[in-house]
Formats: sequence, structure tokens, C-alpha cells
Amino acid sequence: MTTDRSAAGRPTLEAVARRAGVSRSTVSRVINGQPAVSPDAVRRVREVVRELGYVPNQNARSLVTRRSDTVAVVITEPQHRLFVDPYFSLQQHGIRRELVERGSYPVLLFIEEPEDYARVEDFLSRGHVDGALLLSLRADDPLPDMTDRLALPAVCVGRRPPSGRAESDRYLYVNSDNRGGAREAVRHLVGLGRRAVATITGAMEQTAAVDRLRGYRDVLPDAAPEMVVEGDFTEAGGAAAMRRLLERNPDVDAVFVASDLMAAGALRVLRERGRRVPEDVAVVGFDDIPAIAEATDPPLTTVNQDAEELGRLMARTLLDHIADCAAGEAVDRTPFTPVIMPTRLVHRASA
Amino acid sequence: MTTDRSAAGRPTLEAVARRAGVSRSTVSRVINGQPAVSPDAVRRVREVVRELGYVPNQNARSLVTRRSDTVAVVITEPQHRLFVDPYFSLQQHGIRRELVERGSYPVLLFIEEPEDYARVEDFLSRGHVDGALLLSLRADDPLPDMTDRLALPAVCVGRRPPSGRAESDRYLYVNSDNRGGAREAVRHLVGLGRRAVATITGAMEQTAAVDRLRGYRDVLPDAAPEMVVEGDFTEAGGAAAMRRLLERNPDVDAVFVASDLMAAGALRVLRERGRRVPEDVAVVGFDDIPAIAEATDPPLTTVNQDAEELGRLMARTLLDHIADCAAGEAVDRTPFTPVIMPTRLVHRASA
DNA sequence: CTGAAAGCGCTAACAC
DNA sequence: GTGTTAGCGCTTTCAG
Repeated sequence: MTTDRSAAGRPTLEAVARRAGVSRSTVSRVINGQPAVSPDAVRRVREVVRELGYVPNQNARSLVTRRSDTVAVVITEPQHRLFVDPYFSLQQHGIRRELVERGSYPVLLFIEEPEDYARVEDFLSRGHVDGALLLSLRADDPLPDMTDRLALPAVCVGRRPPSGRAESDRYLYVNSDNRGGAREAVRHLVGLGRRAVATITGAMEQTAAVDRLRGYRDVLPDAAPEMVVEGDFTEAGGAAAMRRLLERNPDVDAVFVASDLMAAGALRVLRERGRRVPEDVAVVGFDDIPAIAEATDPPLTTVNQDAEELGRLMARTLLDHIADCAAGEAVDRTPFTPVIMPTRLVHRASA
Repeated sequence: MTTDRSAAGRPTLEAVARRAGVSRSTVSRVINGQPAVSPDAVRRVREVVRELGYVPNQNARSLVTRRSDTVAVVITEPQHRLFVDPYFSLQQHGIRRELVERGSYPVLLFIEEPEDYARVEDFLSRGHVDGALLLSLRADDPLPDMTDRLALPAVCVGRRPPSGRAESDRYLYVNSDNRGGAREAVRHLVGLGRRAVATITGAMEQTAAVDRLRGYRDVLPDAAPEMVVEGDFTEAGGAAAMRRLLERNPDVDAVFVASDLMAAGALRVLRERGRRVPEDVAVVGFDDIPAIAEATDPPLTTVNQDAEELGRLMARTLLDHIADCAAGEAVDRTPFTPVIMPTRLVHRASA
């Protein structure tokens, strides 16, 4: 008895070939859209494929091609708050679109508890995916070293976390120009003639917070220590930071807040304390999340980053990298070139 | 030249075997923890495995075993809900724990736009997964038919959506006892002596909403039409529904709200309108999400469902089903037995 | 207890 | 254009 269908019950290439009266190679060529096949054969094969409901076995295929056309999107999310954030959804959307357009499929892996690292490592090591996108890494996140160890192509968002590792070609990253954006924001404030420009930073274990503070310092290298207050990227944190700022420094007349959400909190406190914005205190945020920046009173002047484009860029970088790796040794000579997405200041009413 | 490492650069079974001075079969047995291997061989193999950093190629393995030890968790819902809705997180957590304990790995697939259905179908058909968990299905969701067509074992949450399909063994579902829970809630209200018991339903395209309304009708078959107001499972929707209810029916003295979130909205409106809870109007919710039910004023009496356990149950049901399918024909005789999780009323102050 | 041999379903040279 | 021939890396009878 010949094998028309695999043990799993699904028809095989072999079955299609026999039924269509051609060889397996021909069927394979048709399936993979290779050119050198007679129109007639193409038609016959297509017909049988439909008739039998043939679907290629991805495992068999991956075994020989060494590609799964699947990439992992690993999300390290200790703070659920990032997800309420439209910024994140946009980024996800960009990733997905780019991946799908280029024939890959994203698979989401979440890290919510410490044990999840081992699980993810296990999954990644099994060859299910061609590469990984590492999102919202924390400082000293073990993920980059993991993908490195597994020799799995990976791309991170955010600046390279501080780690002893030397430049590894496997470690690529894509980032918003946090430092440049912050610089522009602070320069704008200074350009407005403000003399006491403070800043509310994000949680300093995130590189984005560090970079934004750097941008502030680039413009104001001599800012007094009390002009820098650490927030935590939440609305309440922004409010608390603003209160502290006002206590220590009643004459502050401008503040660069490292996120829109915190800026909303800061604005609330300013209003409670009777300070007019922007007359008494000018405020600039970061992110340009429309739902927040357009809804505050007054509307927030803030630094825009194109989240969707950043997502696409990450995906594109990964896919290109995967292709490079597949191409061979070339990898070792690939220069390490992080991709930085530009930001731009969006003027509204708060500064 | 012998092949010590695959083209992808990773060592193969073959390499381990040679290095350890045994056959591939023996290595395979050790890797898979099969008993009939001499302690000595086990030790040697383990050593070489570690030394070479050997990791089995899952594709090769799946090709022969026909299992990937991976299951898809398909979520028809914007991604962010997963993080906002504690019920959802708990359920996810339950699914994950059960899956992992039994050696499988969950892979998340989101359906957020219409085109995603085709993508998911593509992914599912490629043999990446052994089965699928279908979450938050809408009425007439194409997903069940899809898994059916692909002959992919699947388990849904929620009652079987209305569909022409006859009992299919591939279509299993797990559900909370929405109807029973609603019944208990309404009975409680009636037992309190309330005469005008209304209900705010969920979005009626979700079967959970339908079933909860059924439970209400079981107890109050003759309730006037204006006592039933449709909500949408959001806080704002609950508030709006409560307002409508009060307009149409100023003398309402109790309301069963089909979700805690909506109940929070309803409570807010009641407060605004100066109605005391529970003195003037008694309120019972559904879900028992601590973050909501314990935080409302007054704390919410509500129907508890064990989301985590439901998640575990789904996973268990799917895994068992997959095993059945693998075992062979037995499948056709598997009786169709939906699993219903019991619910219980949690008494707090609102009723 | 262990090894040899036979594939799983597919792609990719390489001939014709 | 199309078929033939080798495997991809692993599991699994089946002999020993």
C-alpha cells in the first residue's frame, strides 16, 4: 500500500505528485513558486493540491531549509502599565506588519516571572524561530546573552544594556533618539528664555530614562542637582516628582518631563498649586501619545517618536540580519550599526 | 569529513554519539529519558551533551514524532486587554502553568484585524502547534470552523457559539457556569426582598452575556422589558446603562450587573444620583475581580469565577484531547462533554 | 542494554 | 522543464 497521506492524516507531497502525474520536485517547485515549471504542470498540481487539501509540513521543510519563517517577540513586562500605553500597541503593530509583509510570522513570548526566562530559553533553543525581537529590556536583562549563547539572531529596542560583552554581531539594536529628542526639548525651553529649567526623569533602570537625562545634561551641563528629580514613568510618579521639585525649587520656570504620562501628573500638581502653564512654568513631555498630550490642559508640547515605524524598523533589521546569517560567514564582518529613529518636537500649548 | 555540527552550526546527535563512543540510538534514549540505558552510558552522554552544548533539533524531532509540544493560544481581542483585565491575566496564568507542567509551550496569537484570521490559519496549518486554545470567541467566530477544517485539536472557552456544525469531537469547550452564577445572584437579590430587580447585561454578541441574562430570566421569567438594559462590559457602558435604567425605571431597587467593571460604573452613577447602596438599590456584579470588587464603595457583592482554574482546565482538556487524537481512532467515540466550572456568590456590602 | 537500519516529508543539486 | 538522488537530524522498530 502506498502512502497517500501521512500518519497524521494529511496528504504528502508524494501523494500530490502521484495524483498529478509528476515528480515530487515538480510539485515542490510549484508550491514554492519557482519559475521553471510548465504552465500545464502548474495547473495540474494546483488542482490536486486543492482537491487533496494539501498543506506542506513545515517541520520537514524547516529541517532542510533551516528556516521556520517565524520570529519570537519576547516581551519582558514587569510593569503592565507599558501596555496601556498606546505607544506599545503601535510598536507591536509596526512589527507585525513588517514581519508579515516579508513572509514571517510573529510569535509572542512573555516574561512575567523569573522562571519564564528558562522557558523562553528552552523554546528559543528548539529551533522554532529564526530570530528574536527583544522588547522592553531591563538593565542587565539576561535575554541578550541568552540569544547570543544560542547563536540566535536578535534585535533589541533600546540602547545596549551595560554588559561586559564586547561588540557582538548578533546583538543589534534599534532605538529612538532619546538623547537627541531630550536635547531638542530642553533647548526649546531655554530658547523660550527660561532660566530655571528642571527635569523629571524616568525610572533610571531603563536606558530610555538615562538617555533622556543625558540629553538634558547636554544642554544644561551645570544644572543644579536639585533641578533633577527622578520619576518612574507613571502619572502619580510624575505628580510626586513635581511636588518635590516645587518644594526644593519654588522658582522653577520650566520642566522637561521624560514621559507624557508623568507630564500629565506634573501638570495636575502645577494646577493644584496655582501655577499657570506655560506662563509661570513651561512644560515639555516625551512620547507624544495623542490620548494624553492632546487631552491635557493645556495641551502638551512634547517629543514625538514614531512608534509604528520603530517597530517596522526592528523587524526589518532582524529579518535582514537573519538573511545575513543564513548567507554565511559574512556575519563576522557585519559592522555593528545601531539604528536610531529620529524624534521631533511637537509644539502645543504647554511650552 | 564527518559532520560534527549541522550546517546551522549546532552539534547533532551524531556528533554526540561519536564523541561519547555510543550509537545515535543510545544518545537519543538518554536525551528522552528512556530507562533501558546503562548508568555508565548515561553519564558519558550527558557529559558530552554539556560539553558540546547539544540541543535537539525540534524540527527533526517533530517530523518523526508528529508533535511539537507547542500549543497556540489564540486571542480574539486587542492585545492590551490582556494586561488591563485581571480576569484575563489570571486565566492566562492558569493556562501557562498547566501547559508548562505538562511539557508544552504556549504561543500567543492575537487577532486584532480581519486579515489576522488568514494569518492565524496559515500559522496553524503549518504544523507548528499540536493544538489550539481559542479564547474570547465572538458569536459566529470563524476560528472553530478553522481548527475543524485543519483537523487541529482545539478547546474554546465559552459556550459553543451558534453554528450549524453538528457535534464535532474536535470542538471542545470549557466554560464558567455563567447561567448558574447569574441565577444565584438574582435569587440572592430576590431573597433580600427586592421587588424591582433589573439587570445590566454584557455585550450580547458574547455568549457569556447571553448566558448571564438567561440566568436572570430563569429566576425572573416575567421581568418587564425595561428591566433589562444592554451594556458592553466596560465601566462607562455600565454607567450609561445604569443611567438609562434609572430614567425608565426610577423605582428599581436592585440590579444584577453582568460584570464587575460595569458594576463599578453603575455604582458611580447611583452615587451621583444620590441613591444609597444597598439601602435604596442593591447591586450584585459578576467576575469577582478583587481589584475592583473590593475597591468599590461599598465593596461589591459579586459572583466569583476561578479564572486561573478555568485556564488550567482549558489547557488540561486540550492536552488530553491531543493525546486522545494521537492515540488513534478512539477520537470518534469520545463523547462530547463540555466542562463547566462552578461559580459562587461572594457576599460583600453592596447587596 | 545497544546498534543497525529505515524512514518522517521535504528541498536542492544534478542529470537528463 | 522535469525527474532522480541525496540527505536535513531525529526516533524507532528490530535484531542481537
